[in-house]
This record gives sequence, C-alpha cells and structure tokens, in this order.
Amino acid sequence: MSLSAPRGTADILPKDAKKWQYVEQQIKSICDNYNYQEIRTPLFEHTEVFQRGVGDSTDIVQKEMYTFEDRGGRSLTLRPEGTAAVSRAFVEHKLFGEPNQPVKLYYFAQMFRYERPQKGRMRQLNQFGVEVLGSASPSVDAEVIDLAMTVYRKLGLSSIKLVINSLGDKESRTNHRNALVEHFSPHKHELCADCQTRLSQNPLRVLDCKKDRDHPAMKTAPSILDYLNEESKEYFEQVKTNLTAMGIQYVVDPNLVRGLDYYNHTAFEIMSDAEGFGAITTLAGGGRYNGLIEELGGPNTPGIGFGMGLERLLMALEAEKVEIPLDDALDCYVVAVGNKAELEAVKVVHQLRNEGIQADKDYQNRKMKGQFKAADRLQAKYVLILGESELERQVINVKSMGTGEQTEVSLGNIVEAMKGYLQGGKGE
RNA sequence: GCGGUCGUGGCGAAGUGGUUAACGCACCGGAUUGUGGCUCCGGCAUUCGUGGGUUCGAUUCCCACCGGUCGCCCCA
Repeated sequence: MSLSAPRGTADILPKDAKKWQYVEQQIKSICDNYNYQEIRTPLFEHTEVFQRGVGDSTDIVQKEMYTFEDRGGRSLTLRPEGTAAVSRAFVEHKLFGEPNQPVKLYYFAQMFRYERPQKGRMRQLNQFGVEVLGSASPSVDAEVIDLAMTVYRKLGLSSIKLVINSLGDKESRTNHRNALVEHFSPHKHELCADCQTRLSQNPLRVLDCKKDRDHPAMKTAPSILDYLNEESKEYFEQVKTNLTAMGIQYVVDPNLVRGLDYYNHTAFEIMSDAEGFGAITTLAGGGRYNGLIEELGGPNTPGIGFGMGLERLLMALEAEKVEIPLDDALDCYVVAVGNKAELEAVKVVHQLRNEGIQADKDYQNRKMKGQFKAADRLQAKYVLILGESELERQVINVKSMGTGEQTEVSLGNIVEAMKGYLQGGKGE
C-alpha cells in the first residue's frame, strides 16, 4: 500500500456521493421553504475567532483544533465548527444593518477536529448548520429546532429524540454557577481529575461528566432550572409552548450542557435511538448565543443556531434502513462496430447529449457482445446499434433493453426519436 | 490521549515455519464471425500493512511502528 487518505478522513466515492447529493438537495429545499439563505465562509480563520468565539476552556479549543502558522507568521485554524465563523462574517460585513432582520442563514461545510476516529466521528466531518442572527424571539428558537426536526422527518427517520434545556441568561447562570461551586467544593477531591479543573473553570460541565455521574453529590446538585430568573423562565416556557404548538415532542434534561462557552438560554440536542447506531447518538446540537456577536466586536445581537452532522445523518438513515431513491439507469448506450461506425457513434452521442439526453458509449474497442454487457451493467434503457449495414442505409437500430424490442430509425431523426421514446418511459 | 480487535489479489474470504498461497464474486476472452441478463471453458503473478528480530528458512513466531475498526473522554 502506498498512499492513503489521512487518518480520520474519508473519500466519498461515486456510489455514496449520490446519497449525499440527495440528502443535500432535500435539505436545501427545506431551507428554501423556511426562507433561509446560504452562506459560505472560508475553510480556515484566524485562530482567535475560535478562541474568543468558542471559548478557551472548551475541549474543542484546548485539544481539538488544527492550528498552523502560515508563511506570514499568522496563526490560522481549520474551522472546528460553524457558528463562530458565521458570526465573524456577520460582523465583518455588517449584516446587522441588512433591512431584513433577523438574518436567517444556513451552510454546508467541512469541519476539522483532531480526535481519535471512531464510528460517527471523523477528523474531517461534514455539517449542515443554521444560524439566525438578530432576533431574541422564542419563536425563532422553536423555528430553528423545527427546521432540524423537519430535516430528519422528511428524510424518513423516526427513531429521533429531541432533548432541550435552558441555561438561562447571564444573571441566572452566575447564580447557578456560584451554587454549583458551593455544592461541589466540599467533594472536590472525590471527583475525577477533569471535574476538579472544571469546577473552577466551567462548573456547569461537571454536571455533564459521565465518570462522576453516580456520585451522590450529582443527584443533589442544584439544577439550572431552579436558578432561572423570571425572565429566563418565561423565555423557556415560551419556547416550549411554541414547540408544542407545532406538535414537536421534546424531553427536558436539566443536565444537558453544551460543550461550547457561548451558549445561553435554549440548548438542545437531537439524538438517534436506532438499533446498531453505535455509541455516539448525537445527530445535531445547538442553542442560543446572545453574547457572541458582541464578543466578536459587533453590536449586541442575539443569535441561535445548530450544527448537524451529515455523516451521522447518513448513518442514521442506514441504521433505520431508509431507502434513498437513486436513479442509476442510463438513458442511451450507443453500440458501434467498426471504425466508421465508431466515428458515427461519437457524433450520435454528442448530438444526444446536446439535446439533454443522457448517453454513453464504449471506449475500449470491445466487441458487440462486450458492449452489450457494458450497456446492461449500466442499466441502459436503450441501446442504439450502429454497424456497417446500418451505416450503409443511414439508419440506427434502437433496442429497448426492457422489452427486447428493436426498431429502426433513420440517423437524421435519432435525437427526436429518442426524446419520444424516453418521454414515453418505454425503456423499463 | 487511553484500551480492545484486525491488516492476504479490485472486493469477500481460506491457509501453512519450507517447492505452484485455496475458493467465491467481479473483470477480460472464448464457445455463439453483429446483440445483454443463463450455462460451460479459459485467463486474471500479490512487497501475504511497514520496519526490525528469532530461524538453515517466515505470509505464518516475537517486537515496534503505521493504518482500519470498535469503545473510553468529549462532541457533529
């Protein structure tokens, strides 16, 4: 073996690329229905965008970034997530001044995280994501969640679970944070090493720990929901009311803590329950980030969004055995025997293609039998046969591979004739 | 970063310390001098992951490394 793709990366070969195209196209059409606009941002950013945007204490920034120096000595980072980058663009291009507010955006983008690969976890991964900037309405939270759920539903997934929580506003978070520190400090030495540092850096994430989840102090830990002030509580209620209004089922999990620093108020995750899905169950995650735009140098602007793993979406479709409609059949395959016929075939194929008819031919100088085999393999609907006798009479034989019927058509009429045949759908 | 497991032809998959490394699928050719999906026949040379070591000899034994895969942490 000589060269292989770098660890944690994968080639998407034609067979799978068709599925990706289908999924992407379905999602785009949903985004269009919801009136979201596409945005494309660079593959890499100044490292600072993520340090400030995502937060220095997060796992992503601390140990998962692909950071490098360019020839000018700038520190750049392959984007590990979408929100910080989109927010940077929002600020840089002053989209807060756009007449239509909020600004509703979506993206398809590769993300990069330096991690040990595993089922559903790659170093280069594809995400679909959505960001809505400029509205603090709870109906936007619900809309964004609805959009994500709609993607899964429309694609045919059913074993899907929505988990939501509220992290509250600044005041609520500070109060809760203090309560957590007070609660866990007496037990600090009983917690795992990670949690000991979390306790001082980001005590919220102690709740998230799987090692310490059976510690008695966990069960009695102060819940964020008890520390929400009136405003935050009311906000969360309205989000839930909106979800219910749309018939979206959810579970509230007070321990749902997103790993990124910028979140406040609504946080959510969508998971798969499907059998054989693997150890990782999160399909998408997101939340509100009302302070981020300001953090990146823009005006105080509320925002909310999510990231959806496309590899995981494809995995879920597979786990639930959802059939993806693929049209593999080829319209026409031109079989030619002899040099003159071969040249005529080049012409015919060219003409058909120019008129929007899918056509292919042999390139290997195969015998007629071999060409028919190839046509069969390509699931050709029609085979157009050109040999010496046809050439002499300026005709071409059109054989339907479905019925085996063969008709003679004059060479000059072949394009029109094929249009007719294909519209009639007689090839199957 | 830690742990389990695996690494043989395009793919799937046997196998042994020692002359020709099974088989299946796929592919190519022929039987059928211009017609596919069936059948039969034939072809199809790969550093047996890489590098060391043990041995008269290693694809088979040992070590390291690399990679895949699954899990832990965490997330998409």
